[in-house]
Amino acid sequence: MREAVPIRRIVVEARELFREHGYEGASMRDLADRVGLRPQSLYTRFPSKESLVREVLALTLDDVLVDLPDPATDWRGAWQTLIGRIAETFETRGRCVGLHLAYGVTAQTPDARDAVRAFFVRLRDVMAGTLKAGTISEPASVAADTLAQLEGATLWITTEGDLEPLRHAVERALRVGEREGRSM
Amino acid sequence: MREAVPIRRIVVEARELFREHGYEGASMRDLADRVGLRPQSLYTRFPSKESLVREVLALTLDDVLVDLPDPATDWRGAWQTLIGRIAETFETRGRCVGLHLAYGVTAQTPDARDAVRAFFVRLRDVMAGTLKAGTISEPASVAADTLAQLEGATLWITTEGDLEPLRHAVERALRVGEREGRSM
DNA sequence: GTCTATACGCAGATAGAC
DNA sequence: GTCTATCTGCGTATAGAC
Repeated sequence: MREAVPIRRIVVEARELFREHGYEGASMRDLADRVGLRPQSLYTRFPSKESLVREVLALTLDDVLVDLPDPATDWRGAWQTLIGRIAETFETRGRCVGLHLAYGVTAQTPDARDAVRAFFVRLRDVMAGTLKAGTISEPASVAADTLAQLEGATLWITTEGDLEPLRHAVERALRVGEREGRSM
Repeated sequence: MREAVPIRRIVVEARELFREHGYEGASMRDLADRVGLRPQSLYTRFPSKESLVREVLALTLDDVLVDLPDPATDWRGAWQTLIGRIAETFETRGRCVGLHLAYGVTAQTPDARDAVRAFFVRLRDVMAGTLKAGTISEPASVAADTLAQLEGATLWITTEGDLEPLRHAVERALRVGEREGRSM
């Protein structure tokens, strides 16, 4: 009898594979190798490769939102934490799982597509709620723009290893509401 | 005897496949179907799937740079043309081939990876040269940031069909140098 | 929950006829 | 330049023993 592999471990490794290789490029064989199982054994835990997308994004959302300062009492602390966590992952991993999956899922994987959509909408909404608590104008729009700028900066990390655009995006994000009348 | 398929036609279709499905998700069979050939026939024109990446990006760079106004005499016209062409493609197609390929190529496809790197560096350098002609400060940095912001905005087109973040990115880009002391 | 065994199709790529 | 035929390996996924 082998030791059962923790389900979280599988999801974490799946995330690394999706981030690096995308939806199509990630294989159940590679995932099995990483966690020390046979490919077939993964199917007792997850009905399909597609179903892993939802799990991976749920875990990721959790990582970003856990123990967030309460925006109602400390909106700027919450905002800085959000931006900081997102940027830190991008710096460390060089890219964003969510973006790779967003580009990788198609009409052939509708469940995965829904999961990706829900992930980004949720993240944007949390960001927007935080800005709203800080009485920033057009919070939803600013949240979407901010996320887009952070994501876009990963282009330069991936291709050139250049972290500067990401740092600039973070600086702009943290200056939000500096003088209402837009600095972005 | 069949009519020979123009090579440009193949590259254009390959670009659509790479844009939509990424490097791994695009198959030579699908490409063959699109241009009305047997998969094997593609190999008389291109030595491998990987080699298509360079062709696709060369064509794309050409599309962006053809007949560009001379930055030396009309830097703002050149800048507006560059931003306009990039944004128009993103609006029409919903996403960027270059970004999908940037995320999709790995150490297993070194030639493709080099091609992607060269593509973005070249594009950034042309943008930077344009800004330099307009005596914008830190042209290379602003060019990289601008490209990142346009690319990042495709996240919302892909996931939600929302064009607003792209339009905001374009507005910011066109305001470059408005009052030197940074508006971005 | 993991394993062995296996199904079946699609992937990229090559050989050689026309 | 395109075709038919074919190779070989990997992809997701299932059946059933332990």
